[in-house]
Amino acid sequence: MSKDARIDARNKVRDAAIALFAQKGVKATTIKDIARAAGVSEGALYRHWASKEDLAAALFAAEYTALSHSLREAAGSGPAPERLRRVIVWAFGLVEAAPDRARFLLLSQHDALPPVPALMKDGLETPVDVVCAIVGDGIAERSIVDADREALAHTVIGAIVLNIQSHVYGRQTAPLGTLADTVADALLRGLSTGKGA
Amino acid sequence: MSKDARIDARNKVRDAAIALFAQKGVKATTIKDIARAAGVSEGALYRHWASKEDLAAALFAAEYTALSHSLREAAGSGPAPERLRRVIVWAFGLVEAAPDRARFLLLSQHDALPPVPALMKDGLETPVDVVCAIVGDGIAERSIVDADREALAHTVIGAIVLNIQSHVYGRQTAPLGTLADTVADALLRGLSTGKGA
DNA sequence: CCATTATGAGTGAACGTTCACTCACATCCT
DNA sequence: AGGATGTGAGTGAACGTTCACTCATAATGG
Repeated sequence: MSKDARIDARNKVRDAAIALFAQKGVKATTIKDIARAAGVSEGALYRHWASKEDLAAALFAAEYTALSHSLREAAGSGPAPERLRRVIVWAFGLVEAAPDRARFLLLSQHDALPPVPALMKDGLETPVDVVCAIVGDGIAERSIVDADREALAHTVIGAIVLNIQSHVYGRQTAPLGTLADTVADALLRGLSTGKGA
Repeated sequence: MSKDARIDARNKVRDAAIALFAQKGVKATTIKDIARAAGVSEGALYRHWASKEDLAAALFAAEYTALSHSLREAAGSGPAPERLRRVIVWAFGLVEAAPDRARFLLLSQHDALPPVPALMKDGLETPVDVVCAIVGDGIAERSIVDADREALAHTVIGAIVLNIQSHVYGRQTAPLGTLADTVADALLRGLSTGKGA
């Protein structure tokens, strides 16, 4: 077995677990399911993670922080409203580009209770923080209305999340690109002052 | 066996189950937990519900449709933007008035996947439908901007849900009343045309 | 008005299944 | 050689569900 094969085993478990967690949730996914889908034995999982919960938490933390970085990059620079629009469009794009990851992040927040506070303790940045920061910048530069920035950030994120959920669950059938623009238009009309930065 | 135990068993189970489901989720709550909290035996549950899943689905369906009716009532009549504001304020109020119910509805959507499509099959009205209808009215009467009404409705609901979640999970510490106004202001500024009905 | 019978909610120990996790052993890499 | 990694049957605990039984109350009959 080559070094690469071993590395692949870890990644195969990760990919399989994310896909299964995304489809059935953490609780409903068994170690056997994961091992089977990854093509490794059950015992092998425990060489790399202490428990199923540990695996789920590690995957969630990794995806969550990766999402934060991606959002930050996607936002780019410029006036806050423009950055927010890019964040919204990018988030909708993620659903098409990596549906398993999007679904995993969407579903696991309720399964994986401990990690999110834990992440914040470790000083790691969450997607909420990223949007909060942009909103905060916008308020400072007077391009976003002056209001509780957490509330505005959650309004933006909630709108994104629920529209994506309704798409994933099949209620909303409009193409994601159109959805992103509709949602971004409505939100930015509500948040922008109309003044530039 | 007391007379009270017999008469109240169903309701005591309902109350206990909602509280436990709200705190730990459906999967993590055991029949023993529920029976214990309700002060009845485990077997008694099966006199009234076929399974734990059935109990959860029945409770969710009941709460979900009750929420729909309450929202419809809270909306009242008048121009769509005013009705939406009342819906938003009422939803935030629910968290203070009945935190267990609010939390149960928030958490169980991901545990109780089958019932929601099932509800829609049965032609029952969901909270999403209520908001969709108001948005649709608003578009017709030109008080709401002309866009995909499902998208706008999900934007409103998502904003409500995520702000409530962040409050329940302790990230958002601003008082709920203030939050409701902030969120309603931002959303309605984005959705309204400014024209009356 | 009482004795008898029927009803069905309530009980909880027992059952069978499921599942996360372990461990003795095999295999691979350096 | 020896540490790291992989294997998968085995283990014990937890869980949902069942079922033979109890008993308060209601219905029936004389």
